[in-house]
Amino acid sequence: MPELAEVEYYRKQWDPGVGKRVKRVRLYPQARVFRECDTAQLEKALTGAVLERSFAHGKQMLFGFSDGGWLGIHLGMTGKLFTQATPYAPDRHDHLVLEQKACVLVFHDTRLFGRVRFDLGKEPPAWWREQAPDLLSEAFTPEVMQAFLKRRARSPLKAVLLMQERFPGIGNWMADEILWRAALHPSTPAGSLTPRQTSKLYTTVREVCADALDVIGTDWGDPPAMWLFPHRWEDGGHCPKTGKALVRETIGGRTTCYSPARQKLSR
DNA sequence: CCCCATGTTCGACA
DNA sequence: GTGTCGAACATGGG
Repeated sequence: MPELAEVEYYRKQWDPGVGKRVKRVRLYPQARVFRECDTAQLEKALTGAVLERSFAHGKQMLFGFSDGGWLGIHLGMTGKLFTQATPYAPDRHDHLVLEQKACVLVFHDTRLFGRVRFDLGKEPPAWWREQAPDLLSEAFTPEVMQAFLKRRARSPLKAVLLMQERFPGIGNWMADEILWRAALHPSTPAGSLTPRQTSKLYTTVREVCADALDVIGTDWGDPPAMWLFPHRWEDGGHCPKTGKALVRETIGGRTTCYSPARQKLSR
């Protein structure tokens, strides 16, 4: 599930543990989610450490601990974070459990496409600092977006919006929502937009990020019926703007839902 | 049994 | 370097 707003939602699920000490770390080193992680180092460093703060950036999360421990988590396709009261009996898909006095902080992932990293240092690790600017930040400018579209001129917009190196946090549903709101066909070559379309795309990217954070990032509310989101997987779904049928096809390697009546391929 | 899945990465190839 | 495609990862739901 997790895209930008879902990641922010999950980040907050560990808030009850902020300011509290980790008494014991439980993990299963053979789990695929630890493929880039020194689990022995993680276990040693986090046992007795205090969770001080957390950050979300695109689809990545970073948890900062006392004594310079940095726990990075990517949720993959099915990952989630939650908090439970102690005592807690781990489920087979719980891969990392940080036990505190009052509660446990759990990373759970059935499909194991998620990823855990661990670094030590005064500053957040390089992989975190080197991420592309947040889409709602000052640094994500129309010029930055335009330059990227130009470099990917022949790729379909759908594929380009999914590139985390420029659009951190955008996933399949957000990309479809953006293109639908901006009335752009998902197959449109990224380099073929008019200045007006480019400008519309830019404002829509930011609008969808902000809306998603408001509705989902806060308390996982239901997306309004006027969005594409609630209609995209319905069989025989209809476009909330035109009332016409939605279609699904594979574009940029992913199932894409759009409204042909609204999103036309100009040539 | 079949197909599909809100993600990422890698290799082959044009 | 760009772009496309398919496979792989692993599990569960319909």
